[in-house]
Amino acid sequence: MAGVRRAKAIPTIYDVASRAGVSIASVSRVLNGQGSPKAETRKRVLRAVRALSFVPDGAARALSSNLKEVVAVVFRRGGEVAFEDEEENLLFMDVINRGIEVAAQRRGFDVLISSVGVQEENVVARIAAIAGKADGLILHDQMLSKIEIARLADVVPIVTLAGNPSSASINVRCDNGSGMRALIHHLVTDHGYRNLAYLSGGADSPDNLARARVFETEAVAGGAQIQVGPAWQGDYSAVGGANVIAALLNRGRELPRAIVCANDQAAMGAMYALARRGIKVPEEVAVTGFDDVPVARHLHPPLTTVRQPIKELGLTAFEVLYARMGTARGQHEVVLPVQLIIRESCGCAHSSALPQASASVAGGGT
Amino acid sequence: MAGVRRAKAIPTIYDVASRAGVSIASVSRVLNGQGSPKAETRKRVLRAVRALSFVPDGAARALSSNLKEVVAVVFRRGGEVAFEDEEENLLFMDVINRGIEVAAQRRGFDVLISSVGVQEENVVARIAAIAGKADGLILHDQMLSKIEIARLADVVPIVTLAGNPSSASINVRCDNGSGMRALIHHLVTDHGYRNLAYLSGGADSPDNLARARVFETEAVAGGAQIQVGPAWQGDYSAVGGANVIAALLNRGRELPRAIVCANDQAAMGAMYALARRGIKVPEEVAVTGFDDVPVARHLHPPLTTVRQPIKELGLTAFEVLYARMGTARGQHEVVLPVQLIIRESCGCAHSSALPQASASVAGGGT
DNA sequence: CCCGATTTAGTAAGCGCTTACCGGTAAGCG
DNA sequence: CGCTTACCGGTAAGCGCTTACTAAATCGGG
Repeated sequence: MAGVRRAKAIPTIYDVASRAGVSIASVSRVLNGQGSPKAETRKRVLRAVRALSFVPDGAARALSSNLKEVVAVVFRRGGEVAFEDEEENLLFMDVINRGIEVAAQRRGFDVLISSVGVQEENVVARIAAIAGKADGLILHDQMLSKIEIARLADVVPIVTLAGNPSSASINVRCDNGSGMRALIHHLVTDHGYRNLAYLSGGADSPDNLARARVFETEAVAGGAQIQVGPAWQGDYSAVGGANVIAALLNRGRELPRAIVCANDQAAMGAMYALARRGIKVPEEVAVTGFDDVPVARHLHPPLTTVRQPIKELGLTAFEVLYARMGTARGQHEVVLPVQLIIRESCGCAHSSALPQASASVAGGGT
Repeated sequence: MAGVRRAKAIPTIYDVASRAGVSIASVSRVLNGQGSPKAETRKRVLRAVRALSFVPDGAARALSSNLKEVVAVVFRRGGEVAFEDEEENLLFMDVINRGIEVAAQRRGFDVLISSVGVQEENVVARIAAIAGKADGLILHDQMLSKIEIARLADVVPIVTLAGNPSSASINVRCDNGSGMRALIHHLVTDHGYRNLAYLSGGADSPDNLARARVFETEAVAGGAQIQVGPAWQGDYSAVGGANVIAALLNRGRELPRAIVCANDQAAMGAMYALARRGIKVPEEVAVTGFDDVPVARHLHPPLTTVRQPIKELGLTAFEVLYARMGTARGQHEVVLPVQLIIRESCGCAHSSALPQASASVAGGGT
């Protein structure tokens, strides 16, 4: 914690008031459009404000009015970034953040961005500090346990993205189930692949769990063989995906006909690892993603994936949070529809999209 | 009690103090590591803090300690986004922001992000409001006049990115001159192109002006013909670049042998427009960029450009601002070195980089 | 054992703003 | 022309925290 101070005295509302020859209350009223100041008063105040370049202090306003007009967004930063596609492109999170920003803007809020290092020591304290600077908190990734979230939720309303719904917070996610169902159906029924694997994402991610579960059910129901288990455990990153494939290949394991990846980044990594060994996608092994991040269509081959309405996710997260800031509570989970995007990595020759959507809102309110 | 539910009272430092049986001063001291509280006191305070899930209010802290630990970053949003490469990739600004975020983190600051709509009505008021919420301000683009900056600078220290240095603020930019010089040298001397045009960027951009000036001087000095003027006026965007080329072509104008674009985005647009007309780059017309945004290398052909240390720009912006928050003043301009990146859009067959750097710090003290 | 030197802890004064409350003045009305 | 009704504007009480300043407690040394 560094100590930083400004030297030059910056004008306060008192300076404005005395220069305009009115009281601080009048200044405040003019500036905030409260009450009905006389034209004369108004004019004098505004003149003084301009003369002094007065800018009201946000902290004082916030303290006094109990509203900071700030939402904080916290996400996990860093880790190894070995793939330039991953480093250089707008990823899932970036797009979500952009959505949040847009929505916040509309409500006159600003967004306080804060990333937390992968293995930073005091995550909870860090996040608490950030929470103290905002009116609401949007959490990416699983950085806080359910209990920690509940504790923090006593202080600020919390929205989690692709997390677990809880009575203390609201979770915003997409419809993993129907997306995965459509994808497997395409792979098994349309392409006739009989042997699939699920390259898993972060082990603690609810999205990953949901996708894995549906993958299994649907593939088996379709009469396909599946490969799952520790050997297929990735972590949502390109490196993770590449490592899984490389390890499998090194151990001489035979690959399935299609690899269903937990997200697009993992798919990028998998395709990279496959390419390195000279294995052709999709001729020898089909690969699919999930998310439809912007680069997905530019991969070679273009990635078949399940599109999440990413920006919407951000917009929704903010709106839900905003609503929560006003009223006591509402639903605890918001689910956005997804769409299967068929490109070439699944074995199809040309791009096309099979519409496949579904929407629902779940959770109980009191 | 029916009707509107009041928000649950969140615990304050008083609650913690009374639960721990100490004074608020002690609580504050324990929490901030000031003074030397007895182990017993410390323990009781921490216990109470945990029991109540106490999180100190950022606004109150900020007001009291005169430090918000927040820097605001303001940039221009929106406009037409007709090119997906532009929409989907991390652009110049995004990378800078990431740099700012990283640097801020290191100093325990958070970043308040705020975009301003292209033709939003009350830009100055908006920015002032944001300034009130932060300890310092980083401004992208030219959104404020010199006078407006000077006024705001009385309230918070300001750093502009690629703006104009002024006595009230600090400007951080890259070394346009040497970058452009190296680029023109490559085009004229190495490739022997005798006819060049400069596809200009935003007319009010100091970077653009500097690049244009050096382009002219160097090209002429190298004995090449140049095309400049209103017909070549772009606006740093891909659409702008594409429009310039399209308009020229529509009027049947003959294109120069090489088009030097003000930045990579304009180059993207130019190459797109050229490709639409079946004009081959670089065989018929060479195209170069400036910035070296991440996608630059993935364009077809890979873009020859001048690399700015983009992330560094962000890091530097924050560090300079941070320094300014402490001390009264220092230099008014910081210039970072650039590097010519030769890929294929200039006519070279393979990628390679000619090291070409320079660094300097200009501006007056006191 | 008592007194001054050290710690440790409490009291209270703001930080700059919003707003409830109230007094004064002007306008409305009988 | 006196009194009620509006209407403005001023006074002052916080918002939750940090931090001088001061009081109490602890510890040594003579």
